[in-house]
Amino acid sequence: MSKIPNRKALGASTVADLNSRSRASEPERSGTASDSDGINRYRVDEKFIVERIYNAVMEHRLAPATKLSEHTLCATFGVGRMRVQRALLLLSDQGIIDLEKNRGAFVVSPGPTEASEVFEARALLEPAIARHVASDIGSKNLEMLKRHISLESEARGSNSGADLIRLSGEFHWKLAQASGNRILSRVVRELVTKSSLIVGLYGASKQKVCPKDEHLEILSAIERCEANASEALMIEHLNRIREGLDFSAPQPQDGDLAEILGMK
Amino acid sequence: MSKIPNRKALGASTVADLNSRSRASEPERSGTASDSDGINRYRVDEKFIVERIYNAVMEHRLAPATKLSEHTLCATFGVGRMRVQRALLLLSDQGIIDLEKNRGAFVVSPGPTEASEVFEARALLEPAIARHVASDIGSKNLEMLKRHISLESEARGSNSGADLIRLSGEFHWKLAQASGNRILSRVVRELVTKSSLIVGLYGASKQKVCPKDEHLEILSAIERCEANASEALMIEHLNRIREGLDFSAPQPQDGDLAEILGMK
DNA sequence: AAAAGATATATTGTCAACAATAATTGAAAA
DNA sequence: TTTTCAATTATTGTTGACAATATATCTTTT
Repeated sequence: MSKIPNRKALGASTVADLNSRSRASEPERSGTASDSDGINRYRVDEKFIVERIYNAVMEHRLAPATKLSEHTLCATFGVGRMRVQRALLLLSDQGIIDLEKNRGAFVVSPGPTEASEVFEARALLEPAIARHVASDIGSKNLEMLKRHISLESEARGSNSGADLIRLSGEFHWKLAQASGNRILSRVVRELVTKSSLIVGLYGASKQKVCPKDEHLEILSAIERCEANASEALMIEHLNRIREGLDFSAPQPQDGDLAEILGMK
Repeated sequence: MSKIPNRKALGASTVADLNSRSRASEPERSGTASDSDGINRYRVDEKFIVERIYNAVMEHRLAPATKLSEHTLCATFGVGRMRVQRALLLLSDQGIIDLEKNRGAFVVSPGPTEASEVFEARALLEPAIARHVASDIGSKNLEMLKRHISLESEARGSNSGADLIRLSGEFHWKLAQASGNRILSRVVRELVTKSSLIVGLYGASKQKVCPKDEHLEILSAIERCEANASEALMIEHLNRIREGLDFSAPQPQDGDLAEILGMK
């Protein structure tokens, strides 16, 4: 492989494959375009790429320390290097990847210290958010969350592990969205995404990490406008997740980016 | 003015001027270099530029809706467009500027809705942080905060308005830093910076916005390890700030970037 | 004089070539 | 065979040119 095929179309299957993985909550595309080849191309911007990598991390398809080479990402998304570089810059600013000078971008591999920072922050934020949402939730948001939970149990039923992991995390994000505060929801999303990495590194069993009906319990309390209960349930829920982790023994990880992104 | 003087050195006075403005809490430089001209040049990276603009916003030198043109920033910092573009991307991701396609970057001008989101988020976060810090603060952090407060009263005494405004905000940031949680401190910083913009837009009197001894009171409560009192004081403090705002009447703003950055 | 349109200018968006650095390979020596 | 060093290759960092778009200026028309 000699030169980077800048902006070259890539096999439809590749792109389609990538797209299909997370259909349950697809990010908005910046626009669409198709051309005479019959290949659908998406006009992809930084935000889109960031979104995609977020999802891949959430689904444990991108393991900590995986290298994200510009070349691969360019090919995967069919964009030039600039786009990829800028997306990587954003991801690094959000603490999802480490950007090492002249070496490249690597999915962060949070040590025990950073991992507990993440859960500390969540423990501080999310119960308060749950309380806040309980005090005033619109019917639209309530339905949105109910739909989401039914997606979760669906995924649990059909044993689609990756989906379940992602959806589990997304519940917390969407709950924050229901607060109507965009700042908070952005922060929670970042935290949840990192949590997903942490669970991949230190998670013992998957059962513990995605407790069965807890999201529903929380939402019920919210629906009944019981602020205290909502807060308490959220605290317990987060504790339960944290208990499912063992910070002394990081799980070994194998990551082949090309395979993960469905390119082989 | 015909071409952008890419990477050209600019008058020492200009750079020095920019640097001198916020000597009280200078961001780290990525490295220093001087050459035969006798002019000191700083190797400036995105982080540095972001930091600088953060400070300018904090000190109310950059008013909402001010345009940050690439050309001006390139000249101001003596870097190429790439650096500036990346810095702007980061700032926009952090919600400090709006990036309008083909039009440029503008300091955000938060409407009443976004403004209350900011204070809502602060009300959620900062009391909890105060409580947390009160339960366990190291002597190093305690001293750091005390020093900071003495800087504040110094600025208050010498009537250096810009410094006082910035220092006032920075107290909240440094308090978050004392929590030892880098995620939280990043978020708080973002919120505080935006608050500064908001105060500039909707602030009635400066007295109200920088209440005199409240920071000291909060810190004292923390030093006495009184978690409840710390939390309560922080709540009151934030309320007081919010009360000093009038969301119905945005203050008119005049902003000439070149002048603000000391280039005329 | 005011409004509308056309031309010119300035600003941002994008790209592709080049430079700098790190990783890899292969050859030579121990 | 293993180690060390040099040369090669691959990857990232940076730059300057060019394209696309918006803004300003100037002319023309009503």
